[in-house]
Amino acid sequence: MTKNDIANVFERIGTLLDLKGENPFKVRAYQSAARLLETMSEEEFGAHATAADWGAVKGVGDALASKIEQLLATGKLEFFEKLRASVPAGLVEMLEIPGLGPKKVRALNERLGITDIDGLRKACQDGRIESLEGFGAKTQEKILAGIDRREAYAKRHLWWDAALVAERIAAGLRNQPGVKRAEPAGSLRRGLETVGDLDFIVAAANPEPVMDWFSTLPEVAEVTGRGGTKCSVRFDSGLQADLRIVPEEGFAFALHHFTGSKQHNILMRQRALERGWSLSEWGLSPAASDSSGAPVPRVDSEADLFAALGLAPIPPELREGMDELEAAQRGPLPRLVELADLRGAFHNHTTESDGSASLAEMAEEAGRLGWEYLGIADHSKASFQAHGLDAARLARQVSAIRSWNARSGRHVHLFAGTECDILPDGSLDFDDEVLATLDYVVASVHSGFTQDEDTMTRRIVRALENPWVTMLGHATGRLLLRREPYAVNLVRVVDAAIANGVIIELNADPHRLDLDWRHWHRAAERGLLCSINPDAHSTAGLSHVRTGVRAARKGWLTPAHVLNTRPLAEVEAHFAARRARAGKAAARL
DNA sequence: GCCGTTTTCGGCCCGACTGTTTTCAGTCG
Repeated sequence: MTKNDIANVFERIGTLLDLKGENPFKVRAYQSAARLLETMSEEEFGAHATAADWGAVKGVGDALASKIEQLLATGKLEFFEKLRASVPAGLVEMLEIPGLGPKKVRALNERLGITDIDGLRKACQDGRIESLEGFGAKTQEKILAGIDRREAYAKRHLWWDAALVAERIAAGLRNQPGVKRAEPAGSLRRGLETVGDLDFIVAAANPEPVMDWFSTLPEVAEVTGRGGTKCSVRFDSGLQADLRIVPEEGFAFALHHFTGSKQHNILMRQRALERGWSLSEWGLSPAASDSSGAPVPRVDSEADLFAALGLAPIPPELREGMDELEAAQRGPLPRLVELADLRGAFHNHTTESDGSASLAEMAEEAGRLGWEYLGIADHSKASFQAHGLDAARLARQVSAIRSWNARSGRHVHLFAGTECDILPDGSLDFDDEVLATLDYVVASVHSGFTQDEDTMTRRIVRALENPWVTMLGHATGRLLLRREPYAVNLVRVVDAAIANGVIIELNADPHRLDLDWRHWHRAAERGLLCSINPDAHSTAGLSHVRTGVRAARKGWLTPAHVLNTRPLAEVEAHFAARRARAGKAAARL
């Protein structure tokens, strides 16, 4: 049972309790605990082996602590097993249909005996839903449509894909007459790796024309809701988008509220209540229960709102409802890394392996991005599917890179590297003598994904112990929305990386974002150095660092934590020091 | 189920919109 397995059990318990009509606050306790575990690093989690260790953790009380202990010890939880057996499995799936929540699903089950989606579809077709009290013809119609488009509706979208759509629409909104401000909010603004739907907050005095423009965008397949201040649509892609229009003076509140996360908002509101104010998306007002008459402060920006609650400004990426409020109460938060801090990137491919741009094209694109340097790390020979280089081809590429750097008038310095396969036994695809001819080495797993956790962990740790290895590529091999990570003990991997002075990359391919942001805060505090690597296979791919920076910010990383924020001379010194150490280690053998 | 510079019991964040209802429950974020 891993941390995430336990989070998953709690999440499912919450859903099942909800379906049974349990106390909603109990439901929330399970769901918040699931969020808490998901965001907790493996190291922190590991420090809470027994129920007693959870005493100081807010959100996990005695009952949940003993359930965690039981799950860790036995891999099972009797409470969960019994609960699961008491609710038909198909009911959980029915919750995915828009407009169906726990109460309605329960009513369908109790009054019509429906236990799954197939039964629900038949009941709709027979007209049995519309005659049910509390339901009607429209609900029946919506359910049927929801079943048919369930997959598209339930799908999440990569941050990168969603951002491209959102930026285009936000720009369009800003061009509408009467619009003072327009910003995307939601999980997109928080920089989450995948996005369920888009939220747009607009400041305008007259909502109607803005909603008219929004609801008639060419990609809108369906307008799913429209009121006085809010309009919801679904695009052809299945992506849903909400537009909310507020008066200009309330913009900061609405932007903050709809940026979330839900848990962050709950904590902010509790904090407001402690000061005698009620906080909503519309503003601050005296709380009903407050008799102190504390004046409500003026708020024009999110920074003002945080200040009113005694907090330093919290960047959107950190608003996950974890410990950001405590940190912002203690003082200013660290200055997180920004796109403009990057001076180059490592782990990039060319046409020599599976990239689509030549060495020169990649270098020129790096120059256009304003970078000082670019690292080339094409695949090694074991990745034959990617046309990996053997030692001879690599040697030719190295000499091409050296002569590029020797020519005058070049603004971008190229580093010669490789993305060297970590073979199934943990050895590397190139001999040390070959690796010694390079500036740096990215070591990555590209095969044998099905190894068990211990084998995979020992394999990667062995690679990290090779002194020629500069950094570890995509630490878990996950492909968001496509492939689960391979089984690996990240605590041991991070420990080994720190112990051996190896960097772990934050692979900025929008499908990867690996190592996950949830691990970085703790790992960086313990001394792990990061490199934000685009893993570019084209000139356009270099710009993926943008999503990598988002993820790095979610992991509380500052420029000091990221190698490729350093000037060329410092990067050269870092690589040279690594090589010198490796050379000495080789001489001792 | 969690939590406590008012509380170990009694609270627990807040509002828009929809569809079904004649005043509101459920869903959603």
